[in-house]
Order: sequence, then C-alpha cells, then structure tokens
Amino acid sequence: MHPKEERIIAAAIEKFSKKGANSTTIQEVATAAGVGKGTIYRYFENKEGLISSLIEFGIDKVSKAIKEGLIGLDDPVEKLEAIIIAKLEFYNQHYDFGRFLMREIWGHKDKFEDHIQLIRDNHTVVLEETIEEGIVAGKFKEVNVETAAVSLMGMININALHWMMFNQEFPIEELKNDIIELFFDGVLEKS
Amino acid sequence: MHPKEERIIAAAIEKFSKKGANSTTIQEVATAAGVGKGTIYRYFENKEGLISSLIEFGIDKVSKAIKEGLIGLDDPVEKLEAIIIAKLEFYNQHYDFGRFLMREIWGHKDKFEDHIQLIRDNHTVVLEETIEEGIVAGKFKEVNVETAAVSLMGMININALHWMMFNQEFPIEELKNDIIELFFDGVLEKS
Amino acid sequence: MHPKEERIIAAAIEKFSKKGANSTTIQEVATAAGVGKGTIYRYFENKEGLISSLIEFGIDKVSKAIKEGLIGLDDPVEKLEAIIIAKLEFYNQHYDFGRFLMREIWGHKDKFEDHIQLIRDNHTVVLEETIEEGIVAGKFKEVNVETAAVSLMGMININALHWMMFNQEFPIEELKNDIIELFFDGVLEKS
Amino acid sequence: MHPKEERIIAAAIEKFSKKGANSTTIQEVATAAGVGKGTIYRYFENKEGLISSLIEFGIDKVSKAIKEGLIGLDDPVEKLEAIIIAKLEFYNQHYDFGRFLMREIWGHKDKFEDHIQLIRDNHTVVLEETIEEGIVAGKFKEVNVETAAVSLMGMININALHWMMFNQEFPIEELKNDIIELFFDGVLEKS
DNA sequence: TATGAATGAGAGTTCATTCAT
DNA sequence: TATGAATGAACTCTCATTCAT
Repeated sequence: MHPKEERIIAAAIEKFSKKGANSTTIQEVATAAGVGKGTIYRYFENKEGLISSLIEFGIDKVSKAIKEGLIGLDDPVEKLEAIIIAKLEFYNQHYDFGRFLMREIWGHKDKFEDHIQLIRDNHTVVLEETIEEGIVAGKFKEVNVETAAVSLMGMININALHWMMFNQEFPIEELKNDIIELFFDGVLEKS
Repeated sequence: MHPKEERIIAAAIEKFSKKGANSTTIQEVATAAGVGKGTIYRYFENKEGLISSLIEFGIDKVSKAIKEGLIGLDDPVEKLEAIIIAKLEFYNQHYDFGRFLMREIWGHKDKFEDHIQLIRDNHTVVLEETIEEGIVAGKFKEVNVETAAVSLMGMININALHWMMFNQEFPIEELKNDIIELFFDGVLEKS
Repeated sequence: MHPKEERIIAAAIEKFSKKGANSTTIQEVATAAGVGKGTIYRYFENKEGLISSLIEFGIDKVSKAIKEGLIGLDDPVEKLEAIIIAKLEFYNQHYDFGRFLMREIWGHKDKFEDHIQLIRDNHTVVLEETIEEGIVAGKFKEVNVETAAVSLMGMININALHWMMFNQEFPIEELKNDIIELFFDGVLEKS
Repeated sequence: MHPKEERIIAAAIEKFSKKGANSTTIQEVATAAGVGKGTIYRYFENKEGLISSLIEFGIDKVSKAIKEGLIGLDDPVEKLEAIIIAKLEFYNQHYDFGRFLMREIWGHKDKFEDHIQLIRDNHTVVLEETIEEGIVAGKFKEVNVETAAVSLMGMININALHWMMFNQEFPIEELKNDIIELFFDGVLEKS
C-alpha cells in the first residue's frame, strides 16, 4: 500500500470515527492526512469507496488479530477464548472505529451484501470451525454450529459495545470469563 | 398523537428504512406522507429530530411487544422465551426498520447517549430483572446479571440480523429453541 | 412563462453571450437574474438544460420576427426580402446572442439534432415554401428548392456575422439589396 | 514540426472533434497521442493554446486544399468551381473537425478576432480576388465584391453542414453545380 | 394551520496546471 | 526532454430550512 494511501486511511478512520462519515468532509480528511483534496480521488474512487475501504480495512484488522491470537493453539476451548480476547481487545483499543464499523456496515445498500459476506468469511467462519472441532472432539454438544457461532459473536460484540457505553473501565479478563462461562455452561443451575 | 404526525412517522420509517435516512430527502418523506414539506417542520424540529423520533418510536415498539409477550407469565424461563420470541418476530416483520435502527442508533453523537440509555431502560433492564428473578428463585446460577442480559440481547439481535442476511426463511421457533438451549445450557458436553 | 423564468433567461442570455456559456457560472446567472442559485434549478434541469432553453428561445425569437415580417405579403420576392431583413435585423440587434447561438448550436451532441431540426422547421422551411411559391408562380427558375433555401440562409447568416466582425456599421438596407440582387440574378454578366 | 507535436495535434483533433474541446480532458488527448500529460505543455502553452493551434491548423488545411485546387487554373469561373469543390470535399471528409471549427471559432473571445482575420486572409480573400478578376475580365457584373465573396462562402459552408445533418449521401458534384448555378445566375426566371 | 417556492451554504468532484524526478 | 503524481481552485448541484401566502 502506497504511503499516501495509508495516511489517507488513517486520517479517514480518525475523522470518520469521531464525527461519522457523513458529517466529515473530504477536505477534512485531506487536511488531516496532509494531502490535497484531489489526491484522495487518486487512491479512492469517491467518498463511498473510501468508506468501503475503511470497512474492509477494519474487518481485515480484526481478522488478523484473531488469527494471531490463534497461533499455536489447538484446544477448541482455548481457541474460543483467544478469539474472544482478540475481539474484546480490538473494541477496547478502537472504540470509535468500532462504532464507525457498526454504523457504516449497515448503511451502504449495494456494498452491504459484500461486507456482510466479508464478515462471514473472515469472522464467523473461524468461530464455526472451532465449534465444529469441539463437537468432533466430543467436547461440545451437537449444537447448531451456525447459530452457536453467530450467538457467540453477538455476545462478544454487544457486550463490548455495552461496556464501552456505560462504563469507564473495560475489564477484558473478567468480561471474557463471564462470556466463556455463559457460552460454555449456560445460566441454568444444574440440580 | 396528531394523525398527520402519525402519517409522517409511518412515511419516514418506510423511506428511511429503504434508502437510509441520509439518502432520503424531507421532500420524499413529505410526499409519501401526503403532506407539505413545511408541515414536517411543524411536528419535528428538523430532520435530525425526525430521525430521533423514529428511533425512539422503534425502541418503544419493541418494548411494547416484549411487554405484551410477558403478560400472564411468571416463570423466568418462560419469560425469557417470550422476550426472545417477541424480538425475533419484530425483526422478522420489520427487517428494513431493524436495519435502520442498527444504523442510526450509532450515528448521532449527541442523541446517542440518550438512545443507548433508552434501550437500556426499555430492553436490557427487562432481561436483567428476569434473570435476577431466576437467580433468586434458584433456577439460574449466580452469573453476572448485566453481562448475561447483554449477552442474551446480543445473541438475539445478531442471530436475527444474520438470518435475515443469509437465508430466505426465518425459522423463529427453531432459532428460539437453539438460542434458549445455548443460553440455558451452554455448549459444553457434560460428562 | 413564469416571471422568474423570464428573468433567468434574460440574465443567461446576457451573461452567456458575453463570456460564453462555458465560462459563465450558474452563480453569475443567478446574481444577474436577482434570484438564488437554487431557483435556477427549479426552472431548468441543469446548466445544459438552461443552454438548450436559450437556444430554443433564440430560434423561436427569429421565427417570430420572420413571421411578423411576412404579414400581409403575397409576392414571393417581397417575402424573401422581408425574411432577409428580419434576420439581418435580429443579428444587428442581438450580436452577442447571435454569436452565442452560432457557438452553442454546434456544441451539444445529444440535443444537437433536435436544435438543427428546430432550425429547419422554423427557418429553412419558410424559405423553401416561399421559393416554391415563386417557382409555381413562374417567377423563379426550377432550382433545387432545398439548396436554394439553405444557400440563402447561408448568405444571410454569414454576411451578417461577417459585417459584425469587420465593420462598425451594419447597413441593413444596402446589404439586403446586395444579397437580393445576388440571389435573384447571380454574378454573371448577361451578354 | 516535432513528431510529438504532430501526434498531439492529431490526437486533439480526433478527441476534440468527437466530444467537444470542453468535454475533452488534456489527459485524454495525452493518452490518445501516446505522450505524457506534461508533454503537451511543452508544445502548447495551455489548453486554450492547443485549441487555438487546432483552429489555425484547420484554417490552414482548407487554405492549402483551395490553393491546390487552383493550380493551373486561370478562368475565374473555373477557379470558383475549384474552390467550391475543395471546401465541400474538406467538409465531406472532416465532418467532425468541421463542426469543431464552427463551434470553437466563435468561442474564444480574445483569440476570436485573430481567427476571424485568419479566415478572412486565407479564405475570403481568395474568393474576393477571383471575383474581382471576373469583374475585370468582364465576365461578372460589378457586384459588391466583399458581399459576393462572403455570400458564396456562406452558401458553401451552410450547404455543406446542412447536407451533413439531414442526409446520408453528400453529392458533391451535384451540390457544386447547384451552388454554381445559383451564384452565377440567381433564381429569377429571365423572361 | 399548511404549503411549497425560494434560498444559499456547503459538499463532492473534476481537471488544468505544475514540478520533482 | 518527458513524465504523471499531486494539487486546489472552481464548478455544478443538492437539499434542509424558512417564511410569505
């Protein structure tokens, strides 16, 4: 990636996340990136394209964090833990960007399907595979893998966002443990 | 609520949901509502205010559906089931509006906190109370109530959205059962 | 025609004729017309549409001048004289507008055919009919009517433009007589 | 002329004629010419200058065609015929370029006078001289030479353009004969 | 109370031109 | 000499908002 493209992406993340893509002008991004307005149009087709690129960039970033977290792990339980931590940490470190992603992913009618697919391919599938492994290994029940994966994703995402709204601190370790416990054991008291 | 206000709200939901609030002009809403452009400004301060009203309207709608579903129920387990069904049905019937809510809630910096608070007060709290009841009744484990409630909300929402993306059918009953099973029992195989 | 539309047309003729449509901004036209920029877009689809309207307006204006000049005339020779005078006078009074027309008619690919057709229907056909009448009356030779009409039009237009370039005065009467003589008698010395 | 300059001129004629100078970017011309954008600015001061050069190039081309057609001719009548044919053939072969010339000549305020003068010096004057010769030789009547020359030019140009608009075929020979007949003899039936 | 014509700030986008390489 | 990445002035067009009717 061209260094100027990188600077534009960084500046756009910074600005779009703070004020929303909609309320941010191309000029603001350009200024923040230290380039001319026209330069942005050399690297991105238009504003829409810039937004799309950011979304893809974000999805990719999370993907990579997840993959890194998984290195050297074999046990499905440990792997799920690693994924949860990776995602919580991402949201913890990139609160505004996370909010930007939440907002924009739902907003671009035509690219929408592409992005959802990208999330599926990059985020959901890892969870599905890991859960599948657990089932095969006899560690997990024979649950509906897809629903389980999506559910876990929902637990992680919404918890992360929720904590970021209502609390100053973001106790990753504790939150992870609670989610793990819930996802693994459920809420029912076993008699 | 004045009948004209109602027509404006209905028209705005219809239009904003289809194309996004941003890409919809006040004129379009006015035309769809069968009123003059100026009339909208009689009932709503400005476009932002209209969007806010829609969000509040949506949150309220879900709230009411939940409350209705809870009528006559006492058992925490049954109550959670009822909530899950109420929310799944809402998303099933109002796909576009759901997407609109997902998008716009994250987008309005100043009103943002208000809306999140509203969701908390109207949606999360019911879950928390119900889970709390279950714990008190000795049916649920002593989990972190807040995390459990938010997790369940995440499971429901993201599953609903996920199904709407990737599938034609939306098997509410089955999905509800899977979520219930997961939330109550977890994925771990009990030896 | 709405009075505001008229003011915009007048202002656009004024501005476009002076500087060329291309070098004139919509803002300039708006200011000259004493209306807001947006108002222009209420009456004309876009700048292109405004230019087209002006062209049509111009063609129509000449048409009307010709028709007025023909009132009460029967003799083909007199009618041709009247047409020549009407056109020369139009160019004499609207030099800049004439130049604008000359320029813009050739310039708008898609509307081009429409405008040429309009000129044909409004300007050329009158000449053709009159020449035809003269032939039928036995006053004119059996020339190719179309070529004769177009030729006369060329003589008038280019002479008018030529005089406007290189001379201060525009001796309509004399020019008309010269054109009439040429068109009626040709240049050859009859032995 | 440097070969690169020639390629730029050829490319510019090609592009400007098709889409209009205004709607053609320097980049398009550069690409079509197979040179870099900057190179154009080595040979032409700016876009305006390039357009001017093309106009001059076009006027010159017609001039040369006329001069070639006149080689070996002495009789004024034959000479006029040759000029008519040369111009008709030019328009026939370079329809788009002809349209470009018609359009751009009227459009550049400052250079405008220069170009008109150039046309006068290169095109009109030949006609004037030839007509003058004819008068001196007693073959033509003592018409106003300037008006006669300009008239003939108008007849040729507008007929050429007219035919190109409304007909597929362009019968040069026939058109030439009609114009010659008109210009020499006029339309009046001699008793 | 209801309207929609009028407005103009403001945004995205283009592209002629420059200049470091 | 030739290039094309970078620039930013300038343009068209949109649309939320106002206000006279």
